[in-house]
Amino acid sequence: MRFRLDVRPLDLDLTLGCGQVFRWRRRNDGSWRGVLSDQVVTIRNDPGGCLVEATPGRRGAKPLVHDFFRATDDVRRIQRRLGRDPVLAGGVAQFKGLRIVKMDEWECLVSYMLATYANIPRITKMVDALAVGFGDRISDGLHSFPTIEELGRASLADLQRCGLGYRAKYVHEACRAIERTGIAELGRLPYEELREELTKLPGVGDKVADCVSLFGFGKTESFPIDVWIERALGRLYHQKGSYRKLRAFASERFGEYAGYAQEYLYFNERVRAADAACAFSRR
DNA sequence: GCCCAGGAGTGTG
DNA sequence: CACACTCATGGG
Repeated sequence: MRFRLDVRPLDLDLTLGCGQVFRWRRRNDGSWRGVLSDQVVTIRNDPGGCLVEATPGRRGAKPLVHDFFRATDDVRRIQRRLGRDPVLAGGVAQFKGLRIVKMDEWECLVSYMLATYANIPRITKMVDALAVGFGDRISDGLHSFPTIEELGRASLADLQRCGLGYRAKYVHEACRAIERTGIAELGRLPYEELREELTKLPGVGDKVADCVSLFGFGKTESFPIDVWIERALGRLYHQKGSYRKLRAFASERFGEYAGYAQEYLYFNERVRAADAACAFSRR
């Protein structure tokens, strides 16, 4: 199936390329390929909006891709509002096509549990290993992300063989916990209650709970604070202190779309660091 | 070889 | 509440 994706603005490299999702690959021709549910989806930039190709699946590819890119977000309006903050204005202008994505809740939960104390290439590798090991094969080397039941069948040793290290037991226990409560039930909770429930899971602290709330459950008011954001808040807003304190500041300052503000700050900080490293090695 | 990673859990002051 | 230490590994 092929169709044109009318979601704008959308910059694939920004949105899929750095740290939000871990299972999308940029191909040599600049297109991106990933798996949504049970479908392999390929997206390429095109003057009239992105072109999408998808393998057949249970659900139509169109609503799948639409939901994934949060097509109903009025990103321009969000950017106008956040851009009134002079500190944020630069990032908003620089990252116009950056969108928050809506991942599958379960895949998001597991992915960010794996993200603790690991860098992005490694997170990618771990998530891929789980898909290959326990997901369903779709086509040439591409697998769906394992369901709760599929991953639940993996033993602790199985998970450790995927290179999860100490995270294996967290994932293993999370399967049991979510099999009990159900992921859909969590989705009905408002943000504050959701993050509280998520934090009860082993291996899920404040930061992971906020990432999962934002990228998995679509709570745009969530503001995950990692080392990069902590740095940015200190440098740009002179805010320091506990997670609770920084979170309160972000909520007050950025409101219901704090998640978008977080992405602009995150990317800005990473680009900055890359530039600094670059300038240093060029010397 | 060395350093550190989109942190979390646990224990201590 | 603030800090320290550990956790298991691999990518740069």
